[in-house]
Amino acid sequence: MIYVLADMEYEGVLIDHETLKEFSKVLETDIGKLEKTVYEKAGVRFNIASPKQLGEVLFEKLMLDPKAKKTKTGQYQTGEDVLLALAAKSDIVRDILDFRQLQKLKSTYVDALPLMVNRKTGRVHTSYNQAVAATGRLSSNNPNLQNIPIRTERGREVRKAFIPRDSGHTLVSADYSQIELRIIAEISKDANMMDAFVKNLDIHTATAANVYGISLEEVTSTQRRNAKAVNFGIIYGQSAFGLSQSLGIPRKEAADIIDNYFAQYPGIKQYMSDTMNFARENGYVCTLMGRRRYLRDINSANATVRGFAERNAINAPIQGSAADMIKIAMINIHREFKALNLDARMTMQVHDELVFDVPHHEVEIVKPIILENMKNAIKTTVPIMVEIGSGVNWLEAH
DNA sequence: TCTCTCACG
DNA sequence: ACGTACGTGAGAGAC
Repeated sequence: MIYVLADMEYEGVLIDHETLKEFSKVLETDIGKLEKTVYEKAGVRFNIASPKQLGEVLFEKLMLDPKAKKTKTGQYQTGEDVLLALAAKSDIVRDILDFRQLQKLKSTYVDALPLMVNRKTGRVHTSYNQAVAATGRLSSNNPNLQNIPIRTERGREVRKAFIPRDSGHTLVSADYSQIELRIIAEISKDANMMDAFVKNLDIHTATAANVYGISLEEVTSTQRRNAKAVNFGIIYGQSAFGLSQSLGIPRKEAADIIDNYFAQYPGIKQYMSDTMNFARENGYVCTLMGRRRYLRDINSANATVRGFAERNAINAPIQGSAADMIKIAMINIHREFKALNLDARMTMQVHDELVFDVPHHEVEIVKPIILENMKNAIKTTVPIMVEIGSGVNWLEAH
C-alpha cells in the first residue's frame, strides 16, 4: 500500500487557478453583501465569524431564544442545528447561515487550495496517512482532499476546479455503491438484506417496504427517507432518540421504526449483539480481513464512556472492512497498470471512491480493470456494485 | 493551544 | 438523571 500511496502523492492533482480566482471574487462580493445586511438587521457591527460575538448578538441583544443553550465553556451554542431551528422566524439567522457557508468555502477551499500548489510540479500533492484513523481508513492532509465540497450547489463549483493534467487526458472516477450496507449484509448474513442486494433493489426503498409492511411500489418518499435514515443510523449504533432527532419525528415513532427494522432484519440485530459480546470478552473487534480495533472502554463502569465503545464496536468492522476492500483494490489496480505499462494514474482516494487521470485512448482500457478489481477485491456472497464515469473535471466524472 | 464550527465519506 | 451516530482535517477566534 505504501508504494501505491507514494505514487499517488508524487503524481498529485491539477487545479484550475482561474476558475478558483474568479469564484473567490464572486464569493467576496456575496459575503460583503451578507455582512452589510446582517449589520443592518442587528443594529451593530460585529465579527460574524466569531461564535462568541455572534452568540451575544443573537441571544442577548436580539433575544432570539430565551432558552438558548450554552457550551461547557459558557458560550452560547451557535452551531448549524441551533441556527436552523431559529431560521424559520428570523431572516437575520438565514443570512448568517448563508454567510457561514460562503465564508467556509472561500477560506478553506477556494483561497487555500491554490496556495498548496507545488512550485516545481504545478500540482497539489496531498499526504495520505495509513496509521491515523482507528478503523483502517486512510486520512488526507496538507491539504485534505477527502473533504472537498459536493453537497451544495456552490460547493460543487470547487470540484470543477479539479481537472486532468492536460487536454489529452480525462478524469475517471469510480465509486462503490452502498458499500457499508453491503458489508453489514455480508458480515451478518441477514437473509432479507442479502436478498435485496442480490435482486439489485434500491436498498432504502426495499427497507421501507419491509419496515412498513407494504410493497415496493407503495413506498412514499417520506417512508423511503425514514428508511434511509435508519439504514445509516444502524451502521453507527444510533438510538431511538438519535433517529427521532435526525428525522424530526416523535421518539415513540422512531422506536417503532427501529423495532420493525430489527424484526425484518434479525440477522443485523444478531450481528450487533454478537459483536458487542465478542468485544466485551476479547477487548477488540475485527474486520473481514482480520484488522483489529481495540476497545479499552468496552467494559467501563461509566455508561456514557461504555456507550461510545459499544458504538465503536458495531461500526469499526463495517467501516474497517470497506477500508480493507478499497485498499486491496488499489494495490491490484496499481499492479495491473504497471504490468500493462499504462500512462493512466491513480490520483485520489475518498473512502469509497477512486479518481484517475487517464489519456483519452486508455479510458476504455482502464474502466474494466478498475471495475473488476474494485468489485472482486474481497470474495463476498453479496454482490458489490461500482459506478464509474469520466469527464473534464472531478464533478463531471463523478 | 483550545474551542467551536463545518467540509467530506 | 444522563446522554444519545461512526470516522476524519482545517479555519477562525480566543486566550
